Amino acid sequence: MGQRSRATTIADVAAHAGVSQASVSRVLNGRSSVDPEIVRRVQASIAELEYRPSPTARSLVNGRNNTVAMVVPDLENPLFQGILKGLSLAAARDGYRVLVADTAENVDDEEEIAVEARQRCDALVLCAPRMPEAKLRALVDAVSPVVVVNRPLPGADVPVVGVDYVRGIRDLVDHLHDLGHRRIAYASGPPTSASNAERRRGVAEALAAHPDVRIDEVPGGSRLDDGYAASDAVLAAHRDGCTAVIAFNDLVALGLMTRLHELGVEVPRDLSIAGFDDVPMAGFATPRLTSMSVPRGEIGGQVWLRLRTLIEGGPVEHSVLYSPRLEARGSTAAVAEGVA
Amino acid sequence: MGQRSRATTIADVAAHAGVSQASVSRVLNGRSSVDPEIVRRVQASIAELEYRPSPTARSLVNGRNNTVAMVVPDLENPLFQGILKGLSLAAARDGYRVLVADTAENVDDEEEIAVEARQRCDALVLCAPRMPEAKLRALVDAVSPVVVVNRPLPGADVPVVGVDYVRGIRDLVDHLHDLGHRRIAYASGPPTSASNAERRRGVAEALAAHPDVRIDEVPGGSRLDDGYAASDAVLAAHRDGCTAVIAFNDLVALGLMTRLHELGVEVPRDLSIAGFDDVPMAGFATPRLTSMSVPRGEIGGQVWLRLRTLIEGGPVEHSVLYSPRLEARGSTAAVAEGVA
DNA sequence: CTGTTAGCGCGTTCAC
DNA sequence: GTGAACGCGCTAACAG
Repeated sequence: MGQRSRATTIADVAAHAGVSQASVSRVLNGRSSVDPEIVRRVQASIAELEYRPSPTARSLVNGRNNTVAMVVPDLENPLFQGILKGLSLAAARDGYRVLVADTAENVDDEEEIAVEARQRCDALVLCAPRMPEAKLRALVDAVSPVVVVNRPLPGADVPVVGVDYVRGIRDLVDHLHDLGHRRIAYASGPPTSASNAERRRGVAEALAAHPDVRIDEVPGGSRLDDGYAASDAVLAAHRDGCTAVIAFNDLVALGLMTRLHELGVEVPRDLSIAGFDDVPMAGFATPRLTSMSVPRGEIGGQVWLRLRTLIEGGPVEHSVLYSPRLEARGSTAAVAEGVA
Repeated sequence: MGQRSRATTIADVAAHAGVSQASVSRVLNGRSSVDPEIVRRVQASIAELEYRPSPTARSLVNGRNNTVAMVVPDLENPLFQGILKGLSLAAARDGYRVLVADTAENVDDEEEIAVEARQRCDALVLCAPRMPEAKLRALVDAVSPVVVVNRPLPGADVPVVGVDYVRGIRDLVDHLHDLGHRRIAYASGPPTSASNAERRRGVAEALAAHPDVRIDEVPGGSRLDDGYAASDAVLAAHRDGCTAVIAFNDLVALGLMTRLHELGVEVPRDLSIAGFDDVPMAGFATPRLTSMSVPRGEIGGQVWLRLRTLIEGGPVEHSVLYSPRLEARGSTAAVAEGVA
């Protein structure tokens, strides 16, 4: 690594400056006090030789990489992108870089990838929404220090940074209820997804809070085409009396809206639609998509804070759950008179 | 790195198996032939002690990280995401991981970030669409081995993997011309963006090829809100006779379509709109957005191929330019009778 | 085929 | 305040 052929080393600098390697190392790290004259000479030599210390050698002796790894199921998911970006920027301010490991949705490889990635880095960020909980708990112990993103892990000795999907769904149902909706369809996410389970809990709690509401679950998915394909099931629910749809996320909602438009179903007149995540496109859909906003970048920042503490040997800091914020837009509207 | 307290080292394994470190190293790397009995003992010890070799120590002695860095201006850009994903998956198959460095659109920091990232890795991928060309040429020499993404660098000793924006725009103009459009507006991208310059060259060539066509440039941008905000300029061009718009990319096109819809301008009846990149959402817009498709994942794969060759000491392989493919959809249509 | 030795480049004790 | 020497964990020479 470093330069192409024989990289200049600390020994070269020492020789050039007529001092010992130790002194060079000292001025490099600002350790203890060094004679100003030596400092000057060393710095001059460093500049002249264009010396750059080897991060690898430093890593070996320091036992630290200044690198953290982030394991994600799919780098193209807008949610993970935002978190990665937030993490990357926050870590950079402390001289850390982020290694990405995309598991390509392959749950079976996740564990091995995580362990391998952790091996190369000082800490790990785990986004593994579909990993069985027991497996995740075991893994988390094996790869410490680690921070888990976006799924609850009660009792585990790990900071979790995530989104309060339960509350988000409840707030969304409240919103629809206020608009007069009493029959709602939930276009669910991937069956094994932890955040889908959380959303379903939200649905259950909402039902308990609103005895006059009924919520039917229809198969959804997590991507645009899943939403597009869910139109049949959604329309069946609509014929059955549903006046609003909550989609697993914005992509599903957007795909669904596209298909509904093609079929001549007008949103929100015939059917209200709401998504989740508030991706950039949500505010630009036609009609603008009502969604629950999630602070992706800030989640990444909070992940870094906890990671840094752990790396420095600090305590396992508190987990944190962000409450999604309702972004009420044009895709949800009051139920037509006489239908409610 | 490695385990939490004192990681078990190769020496522990050697002692446990009653052999020398060299032998352990040999079975670990499958080097030369080792007595089957020793192999068995060593493997048993490795398993029992749960030994994992230190990547850092290996890096130091091998002079290799098995890591490459990718520098991007904005991790949230769908184009770079797709490339990153393709690169990450391809590299993983060869045991390499990718380090990301987001420059947050800060052109002034790009050089330093690139050098620092390169220092930690075996090679570099550079996405720097706004860096002045002279600076980029100098940088490219300093961080070799390196592959440049998505901007031409004629004569430089670097593989470039990119998109033929010139041809893409020409094909797009051909498409619009076939539909009868003679007055077209180009909603341009960031002024300093290299790919915007390429697109403008495409516009110029298209004009030369179609003397009967006129193309006006209006300020666009690169994001959804830029497109939304460009509606005034676009409408002015429309009043002036333009019947079609080519946007810098799909985000601009989508943002523009949103605003036009709000203003009651019907696409494509009143105005045809085309984008570039064919992001996933393009096929789900209303109307579906005509776009030039770009193989993001494959670009990442090609980047890796060239990177790997370079890392292994191979020659600078040929650059490659992908021709975008026209995805003609509903947002572009024939000019109304009598208007052409 | 195996063990011993010598570094990779750097930080850090120790004496001076 | 400074330098010599050792070690981080591993691989690659070289002997045996």
